[in-house]
Amino acid sequence: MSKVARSRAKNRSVTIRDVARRAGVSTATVSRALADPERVAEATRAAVVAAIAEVGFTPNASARSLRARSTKMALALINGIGDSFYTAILNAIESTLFEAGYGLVMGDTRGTPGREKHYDQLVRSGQVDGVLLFSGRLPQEGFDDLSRSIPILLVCNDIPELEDLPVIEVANRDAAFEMVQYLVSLGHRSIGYIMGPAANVEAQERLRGVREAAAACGLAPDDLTIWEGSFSFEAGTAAARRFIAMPCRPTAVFCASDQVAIGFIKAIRDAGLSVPDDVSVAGFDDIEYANLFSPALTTMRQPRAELGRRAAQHLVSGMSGDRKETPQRTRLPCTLVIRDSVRPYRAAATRDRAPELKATRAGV
Amino acid sequence: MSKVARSRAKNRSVTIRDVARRAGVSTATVSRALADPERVAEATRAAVVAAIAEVGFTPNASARSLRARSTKMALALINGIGDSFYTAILNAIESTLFEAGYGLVMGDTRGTPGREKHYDQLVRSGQVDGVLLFSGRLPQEGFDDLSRSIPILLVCNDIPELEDLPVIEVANRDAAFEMVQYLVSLGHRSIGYIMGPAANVEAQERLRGVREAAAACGLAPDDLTIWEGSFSFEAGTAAARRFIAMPCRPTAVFCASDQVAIGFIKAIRDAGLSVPDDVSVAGFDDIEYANLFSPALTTMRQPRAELGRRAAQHLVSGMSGDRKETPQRTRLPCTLVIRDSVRPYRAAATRDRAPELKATRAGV
DNA sequence: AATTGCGCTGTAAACGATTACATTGAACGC
DNA sequence: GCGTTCAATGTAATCGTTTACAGCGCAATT
Repeated sequence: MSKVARSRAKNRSVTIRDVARRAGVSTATVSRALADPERVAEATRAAVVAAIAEVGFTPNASARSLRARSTKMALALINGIGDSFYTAILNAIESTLFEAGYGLVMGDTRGTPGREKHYDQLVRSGQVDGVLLFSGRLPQEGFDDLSRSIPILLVCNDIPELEDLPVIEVANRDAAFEMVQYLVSLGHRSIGYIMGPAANVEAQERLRGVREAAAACGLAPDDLTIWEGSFSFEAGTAAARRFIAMPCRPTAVFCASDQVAIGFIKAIRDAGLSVPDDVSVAGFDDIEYANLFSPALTTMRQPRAELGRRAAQHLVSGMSGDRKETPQRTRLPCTLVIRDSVRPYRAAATRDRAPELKATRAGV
Repeated sequence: MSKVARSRAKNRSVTIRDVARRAGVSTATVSRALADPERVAEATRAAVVAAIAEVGFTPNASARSLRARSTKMALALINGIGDSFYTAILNAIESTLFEAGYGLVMGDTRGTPGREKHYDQLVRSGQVDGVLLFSGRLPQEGFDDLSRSIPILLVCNDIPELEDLPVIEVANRDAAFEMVQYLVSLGHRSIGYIMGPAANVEAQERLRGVREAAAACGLAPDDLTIWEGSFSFEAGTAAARRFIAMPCRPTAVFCASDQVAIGFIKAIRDAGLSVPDDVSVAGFDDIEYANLFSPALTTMRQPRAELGRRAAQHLVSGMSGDRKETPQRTRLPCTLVIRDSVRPYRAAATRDRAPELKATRAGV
């Protein structure tokens, strides 16, 4: 206890100067012994490492950053950290950044200008070497200058105003196209689509995919029912209410996210309908629980780990000075994951006579 | 384009000196005008802010940190960022830290010594002002000195070797006690418990609660079946296999986490049994999907947002120099969330003929 | 009129590392 | 024996801020 108090009083940290004194060399030599050991005699190098161990020295990061003009940190800016969709991406990002010697700072704008301004200052103050913009944004003002002085990358976050920024995302149009194609291939010809927020570019791209697939498969415009919403559970329940009220309901509903799909299915079920017996439901994302849900969700898997890995790699190459303009836009393909929430249209028709019919698909 | 190239070449940043020159004052005055405007004449203050706006100045964080010996950053160290259990906690932490003017650095040890060492260096280098140790650990060596020089807080992570560190966690014993008491109150007298990793102190505490509740409710030691495992989905499926093989099965199973419960239920169901008809299952945590799962999970809710908020508050008060020793151990209460996966024993008894089997068991 | 006090500001020394430049001494070639 | 070279090291400037200390007017006090 007295030991604690004593240590607390002494606040001076052990610096490179202490090491130098201890090893009987100059600070420059100590620094060199650490930075590139080749440039220093073996004997002195040994003396330096011994001295470091003896005095317990760790180079001060602020001093180093100040001199080197680099903090070896990257910022991931999100609007809503709480959304577990991002965890797998962030996981891969941390991993890749770590490998490259970078740390990860997390920020959440929560869509408020105050917070956006704050994080803007954070990066302008040089506290990070690069930025990954997820759903988070930065203030418009002076953004161009900022993005010229530090690498900024959009991840799953296609902001139209920021045309000239590199983007890493998923092939949204193609993914939606494929899903609709799949549904049609199972015999569904009346399809509902719960799109995300209308303002969201990714949602727009998916909608485009849905429309193009419908056209390509020979569906009439009336065969497609579009509900606007968001990516949330509630958007699913809201759409379900409208779905139930329809006189002629679609036989399959494609949702903009797994959350939406789960909300939709829950509400459908509460109304006494069954999935997939009465209606097939497909999701998007393949979140952690898509497979655990009942019925296990048929969905479009976003390669989240790969997304994170690629984003981090791209950012790292930017931060380490590789200013060669790598491809401005990377679109990773999604993969269709077939589980139990979607069923061929004909099977649905025979539902009443075959109650014991069990899904032939098993989850993982 | 040429503009881009030009900007890139010019690397010198705008400093406080530029502002000083522009405003016709000294750097000290500029600094004061920002730090506490009271100490500077109104006219000069105005001139300074004007100059700042004109030259576009943001104070350099590294220089400031170097001088102030504080980075205004905190590290959250986790073993497995990918686990979505933490997202709600981290969400609250980011929020609280932000309010107090601190940023959040995320680290993942992944249980490897190399990474632990790395993050140890990170905090020793002064890159952060405080540390929240979740499941992540730091190397034993020199830890005492470290924890004396910088606030470190354990969150939901009771490490026995680190007795004198402040801890914020959940009242694990009480929560487990309450759950078992609840199950018994519904008539269950043969209860299974899938505990977490045996080495985990939190799991041990919960086990203690289970045992004490069983004793308090007058259950015999044989009425309790304990399976060791982890907090994962797989631990649930593994336990389910053993459960199914039992001649006289418990009528209720309490799981160390919702993940475990979901795994258990899935496996139980695949074997043709039903929850809660054949067996009641309770979880722990109340993760995001506990309510979406079918059947909706009866579980013990960990107050994750509150946990994060309190942890961050405690850490902030430590980082801002409040060295008054606040309570070393904070235990927040959990709340029982009753949903559909647990059912009274008697209700199960009316189901069909199977209960007779259990009735004899209960008669023991 | 001299002294004191005070509000405002400038000068310069930190903070702790990196690194350009200078210096030393030994080896080597002639 | 003397310049040349080169490896190894030291000296000191630098990164951009904060802040202790000091100075300078000007008003108020004696």
